[in-house]
Parts: sequence; C-alpha cells; structure tokens
Amino acid sequence: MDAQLKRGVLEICVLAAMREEDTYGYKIIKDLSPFMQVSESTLYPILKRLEQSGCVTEYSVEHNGRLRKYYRITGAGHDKIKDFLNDWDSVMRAYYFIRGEGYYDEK
Amino acid sequence: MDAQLKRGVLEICVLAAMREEDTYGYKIIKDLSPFMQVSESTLYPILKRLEQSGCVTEYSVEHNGRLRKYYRITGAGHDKIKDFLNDWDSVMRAYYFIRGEGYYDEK
DNA sequence: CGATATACTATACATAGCGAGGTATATCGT
DNA sequence: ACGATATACCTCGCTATGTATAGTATATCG
Repeated sequence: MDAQLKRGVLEICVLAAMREEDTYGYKIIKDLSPFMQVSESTLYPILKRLEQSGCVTEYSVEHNGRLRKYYRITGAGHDKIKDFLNDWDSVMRAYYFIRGEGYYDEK
Repeated sequence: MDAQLKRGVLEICVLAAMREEDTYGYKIIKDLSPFMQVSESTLYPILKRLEQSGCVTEYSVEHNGRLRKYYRITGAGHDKIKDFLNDWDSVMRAYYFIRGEGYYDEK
C-alpha cells in the first residue's frame, strides 16, 4: 500500500489487531502482512505513541530468556477505532468523487 | 477529515477536480469543500508538486487585472488516478480488518 | 556453523498537512 | 465613505509519521 495511504489507517489496524487478544510487536507485523507491509521501524514507534496516548497498556512476559512486550487495548483505544469508523463516510465520499460517479449513496 | 487520512487521498482529489475541465486553485478548494476541507497552504504546494512531477501543466489567464493560474491534467495525471483506484482494494481490506468482519468480498 | 526466524530499540531522513502571515482587487452592506 | 467579506495566489516554519539502516540477542534448522 502507498506510504501516504497508510497514514491514518495503519495505526487503527494496529489497535484492531489486539482487539481479540493481547498481542506483541512481531506478531502484529505477521498478522497485518497479508494486506499491509509494516516494518519494525514503523510499528514500534506506533506502539509507543499508542501507549503514551492511553490507547494501549503494556506488560512484559519472559520468553526464551528475553522479555516479550505484550499490548492490551484500553477503552480509549476502542473509542479511537469507533471514531475512525465514523470518519469513514468522508473517505468514501472522496473515493466516489475520484471515481467520478457522483453522489455517494449512503451504504 | 483527519489530517493523516487525507494523505494519499487529497492529491488524487485535486487531480480528479480537473478531470472535466481546466481549473484553478481557489476553485478547487470550493469544489472539494463539500466533503473535504483544504486550506490554501495545503493546496498550492500540492499543485506545485503535481506540476513538477508532470501530472499537470499550468498556464496563466488575466482576470480582474491579476493573473489566474489554470491547471490542466496530463496523461501522467490520469495514470496516477488509475493507480490509486487499483490500490483501493488493499485499502478496503484494511478497512474490513478494522471493522472486524473478516474477509473482504471482492466488490 | 552459517543462515534464518524471532524480538525489541535507536538514529536520521523525507514527505506532506496546516497555521500564520503577506499581497492585491472587487463587491456588498451600513 | 468605509470596513467586512470574497476572490486569488504565495511562503515560512512547525509537526507528525513512514522507513532505511543499524544494533543487540537467542533459538532453530539445514
């Protein structure tokens, strides 16, 4: 996916990836890879930002002699996903404008 | 629309806005405003980039004693729109992943 | 025993939206 | 007559964020 298109979508994908169960960085990259390439240098700063903005909490678990960091989504994180889905209408209106088929018929 | 979501969409909207007929900066802002707020400090750099990358050509027409800059989309510009539309599938897959309803059924 | 997978971190760079400010003319209400 | 608003274009600086590159460390597989 185009780097510019990723913005605004990727962060929400990361939150969505931990909706079912707590997860960790490397697993998120693998889970998203079927439809979106994410490099480590992109993901880890995102996780840090999400933690600082209260959208996720983190805790470490020892795994093979190293600490593996798990992330759990918070209420604020769920709210952020909802906000994104509410914004999606305006994205679709832009898409229909670009397709050039005029009015976007509400779902 | 969220600033991050705009990236990758806005530039293509600008190209789409001149598909029917040549247009100019101020008019583009008005034409997009029903579904997307664009400030002048965002638009004019975009038009400059599009010109430098060969997606549009520009020419000036005198209007009320001042020069008004018109923009015309090129073949490369049309190609860019096509590329965007071809990429849209992966955006929708990300959207369906976020919605949490699993597999994205091809249109 | 080297390659690959797993797993996290830090530095430096490029891209692009946007607020704030600048310049200039025309029009409209009071 | 005059201030507000609309039209029309441009630039500077800030900020957010994707990404390449590199570093650290263990386990596994051929």
